[in-house]
Amino acid sequence: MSRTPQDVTDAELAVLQVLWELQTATVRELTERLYPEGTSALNATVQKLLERLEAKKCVKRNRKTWPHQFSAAVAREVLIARQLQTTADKLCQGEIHPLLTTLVKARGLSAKDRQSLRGLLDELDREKK
Amino acid sequence: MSRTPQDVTDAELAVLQVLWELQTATVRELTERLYPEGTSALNATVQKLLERLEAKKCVKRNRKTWPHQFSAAVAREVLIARQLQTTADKLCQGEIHPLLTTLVKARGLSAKDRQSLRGLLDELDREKK
DNA sequence: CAATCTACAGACGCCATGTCTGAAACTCAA
DNA sequence: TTGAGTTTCAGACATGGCGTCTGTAGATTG
Repeated sequence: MSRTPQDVTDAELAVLQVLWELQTATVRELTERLYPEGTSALNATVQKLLERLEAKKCVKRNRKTWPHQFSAAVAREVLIARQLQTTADKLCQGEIHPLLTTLVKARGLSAKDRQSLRGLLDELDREKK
Repeated sequence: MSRTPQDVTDAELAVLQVLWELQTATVRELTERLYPEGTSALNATVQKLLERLEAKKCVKRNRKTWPHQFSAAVAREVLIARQLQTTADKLCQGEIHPLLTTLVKARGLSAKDRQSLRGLLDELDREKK
């Protein structure tokens, strides 16, 4: 039973969060944002995280500019979907229906939430007939 | 940015899956199920996993019997809910609505699924008025 | 008691992941 | 053009999570 590496790790996710917010940024900007009190060695840390994110196709790098400009290559929604699928695979043999049931039953779903959900369902009904 | 330990690890989850199926089992039974070709050293492995699961309150142990009988102390649904919350915390600041939206939009939701979801929503409406 | 099984404490080793070092490459002002 | 100050990049290092294993004490049965 070997360990399965994570899709996007915590530190990597932190980088992505900033990129989602700023659209585009340099290593320096990211470092200052992520480690306000940090030493300059952390620049290399962020660089490494970006390098790994790029390899995972989660970040785009513009090498034409100096310094390089980085931006997210995956939307938050994509990561959410991926994460949900992972959960479904581990706990429900890939079925997503149990996840839905669990979420709907959980507290914290307002009347408005329920209404908007119904709207989504209606839309699907129309699409797929 | 230190790594965050997992709630239930892969190997631990494998043990739980068997317990959910068998209701109750001994270390030996679990080992034979999980590692059909394994050496006897794996008994200790499973024992250790059970020990950790017990510490996490995910498994109950009956020490009155010999050998001890183990059973799951958390339902699959609880782990699902916990996992979903973790995802929400990491990617949506704790909001679960975005998860729902993502799931509903994902493919693989049959007409029957949509119907049963509506049923759940209706039920909630009635409860909370 | 002998033989066999189980329980349990502790340790080991791999590797994911966050961090750091050092050197090469680039930019720009003087 | 040269030198100071960046940035880039390859690689190494360190910590710790996690799966596995060893060795010993305790229980059970015949």
